[in-house]
Amino acid sequence: MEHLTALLKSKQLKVTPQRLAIFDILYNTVEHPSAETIYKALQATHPTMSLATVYKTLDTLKKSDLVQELNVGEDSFRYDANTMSHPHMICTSCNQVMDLHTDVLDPIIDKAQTETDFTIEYEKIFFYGTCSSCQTAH
Amino acid sequence: MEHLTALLKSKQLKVTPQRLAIFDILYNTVEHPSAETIYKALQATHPTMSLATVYKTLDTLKKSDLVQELNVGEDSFRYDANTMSHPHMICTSCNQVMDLHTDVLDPIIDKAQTETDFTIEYEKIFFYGTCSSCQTAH
DNA sequence: TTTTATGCAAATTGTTTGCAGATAA
DNA sequence: TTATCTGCAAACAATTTGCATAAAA
Repeated sequence: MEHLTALLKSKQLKVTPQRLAIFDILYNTVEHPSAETIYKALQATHPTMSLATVYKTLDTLKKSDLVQELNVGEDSFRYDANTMSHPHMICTSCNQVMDLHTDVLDPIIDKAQTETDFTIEYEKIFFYGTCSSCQTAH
Repeated sequence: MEHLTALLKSKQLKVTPQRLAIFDILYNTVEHPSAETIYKALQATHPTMSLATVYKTLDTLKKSDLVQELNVGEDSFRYDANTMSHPHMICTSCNQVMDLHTDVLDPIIDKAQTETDFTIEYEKIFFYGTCSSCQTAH
């Protein structure tokens, strides 16, 4: 938690219990939760926190590049405390979203730049399919 | 237009002037327009068409796999009559969305499947950056 | 004729905003 | 202090829906 406090301060953000709680959830999960999910998860420990605060906090963290927003095709956004551009895999059966750690992107980025004369700044890559446990569950 | 009529019929869809007009726009553009853009473009020739009809038609075309819906991160969807899964490049300066025709995706899809034990069905790939004309305009 | 589509207006829903009171620095 | 944040309620905007009429097959 010290670490998160330092991160917030390094961005000149006031350290409030709400911000810490939200940032902490995102920092310690692989679930890529939505605003609603975060809100519900905090009901137990922060019963007075409003959904608007969750949204405002996520927006603040996003603008300070402490969090990235994912649009995986659902009707709400998901959030990821890993702000490095990286591909995500979405299971269309159980809806889990997982990170993909890989380094094979470079050739396609190079090719995309060359073919189109774009200067690529970042990318959003989503693979949709069935995860291993959903496959096993026939 | 004969071609589009045949395509609609092949999906057991009634061929209405509205459907033809919307499908025709998508079939003959590289712009990836939104529902609103399509609606406005058709005001001249189809002044009585409602925005709801545009949405319903796009939904119908989408369900029949005649059109794909793109979420490039704007607050509305864009549509593409090319239903093959292919990467898109988005210029963050002029907001144009262009297709990328490439075949270098296979290795990364393979790697993603192997590393995560997913069975990948399709992917959504967006590259964000500056297009050549926006770069030239310094 | 029968089924499906259109167009209007109202409803929906995730997200944003305004503002007064509260809190961090 | 004083600048910023929180929480409530109201506002927003893209999209969806219900339903009566109209048009396709």
